[in-house]
Amino acid sequence: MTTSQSAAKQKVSAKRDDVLRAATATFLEVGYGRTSMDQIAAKAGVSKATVYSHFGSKEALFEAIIRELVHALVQPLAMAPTGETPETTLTAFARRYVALLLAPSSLALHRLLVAEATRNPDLAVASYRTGGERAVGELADYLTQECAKGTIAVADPKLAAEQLFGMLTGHWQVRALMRVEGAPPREALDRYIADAVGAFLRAHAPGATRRA
Amino acid sequence: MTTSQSAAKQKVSAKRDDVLRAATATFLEVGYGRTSMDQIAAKAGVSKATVYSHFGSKEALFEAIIRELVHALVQPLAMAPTGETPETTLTAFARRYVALLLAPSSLALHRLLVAEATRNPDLAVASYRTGGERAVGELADYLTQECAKGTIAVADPKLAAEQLFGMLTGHWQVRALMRVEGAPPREALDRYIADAVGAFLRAHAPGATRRA
DNA sequence: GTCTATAAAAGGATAGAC
DNA sequence: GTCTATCCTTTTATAGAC
Repeated sequence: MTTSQSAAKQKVSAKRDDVLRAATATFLEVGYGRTSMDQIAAKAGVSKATVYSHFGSKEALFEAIIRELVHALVQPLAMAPTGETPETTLTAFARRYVALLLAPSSLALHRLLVAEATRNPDLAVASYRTGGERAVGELADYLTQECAKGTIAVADPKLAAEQLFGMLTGHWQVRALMRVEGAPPREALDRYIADAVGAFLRAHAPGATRRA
Repeated sequence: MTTSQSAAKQKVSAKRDDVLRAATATFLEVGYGRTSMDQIAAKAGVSKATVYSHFGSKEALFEAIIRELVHALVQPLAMAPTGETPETTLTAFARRYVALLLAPSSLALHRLLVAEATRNPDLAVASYRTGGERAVGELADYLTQECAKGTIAVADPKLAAEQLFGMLTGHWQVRALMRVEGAPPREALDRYIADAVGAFLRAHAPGATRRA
């Protein structure tokens, strides 16, 4: 690709990007049904026909945006395996996970996916595969490694990973999704996370008594 | 109230009930935005004007339905304090809780609340107060009692209750809300619940070593 | 590629007869 | 209380000029 072509493409994409930005913001803010193509066009500073020329329909525009958002959002969750203790590693991972999950943009995306899951199941499923499922897999892999080292005792790593995630979010996620309260103060969150990680490690300590 | 008045009221309420049933089914199935008053009227077998005569607006109809649904749904969660062991009591409670949460009607209601939380925050908050918050409170009260007896060791009952709820639902709820998969088979669910309750009891055993 | 103007349809809500 | 008929607004999508 020559420089002129690249420049041309950049220029061509200028209004397209404006549309994408405007549509993303509006969809996240008020949802699919309450977002009109007129609003998007006005916010982007273009005509409605331009919107339709770049994206064939409202649904196609929506799908493109969701896939991009999910992809971008799940990136920071990669698990960096260090030589630290499980408590240190899990706490660091938990903080990233919770911060990600409770971020306003994540919550808005989550609301959108849940709201449109009935109308567009494929999109919701694909989003969960590249989002939640991947996070569980990463944590499960780490638990398997530590289990082999003998630092923790986990019978079913995937199940244990889901349980830890569940404890970490607790009802914060539900409350946030339903707008019951805003983001919790950082110190409350840290205490919450420390409690969950602590409970998890006690439950899966190598020498823990089997009660089940 | 005399018999004739009661009969009259019943007769009067006949079409009103038809509207309520039709509206409830449609809202739960396709959401607020995609439900039209025409659909409701047609499904109920009445004219649109009749719908408006009983409920002043689409929004008022929606609110009445949601509040009724939440109220009815949270009823079975009352905690019956027995003389059983914590494991038995918690397992029984957990089964009721999970069955309730994963029921199709609950999931549809949850989707609706999350989807409309931005447009109607008050409704979502009120629903959480009489739903999730009450469940947490019941479990926390039970944990406090058992803690006094010395059967378990819990520093913060409300926090522990939320963590157990989180473990119980894990990612099942997310998957179900996003329609990633249907209801899990009963035996898988029972195993999932047993694991969560087991982990909880190990983490909060009276003599457990403090690691945090 | 981008705009203006418009088609075509659907939705919330109400007036007035019975 | 209930119905028919209608108003008015909004919305998706496109035709045609530049």
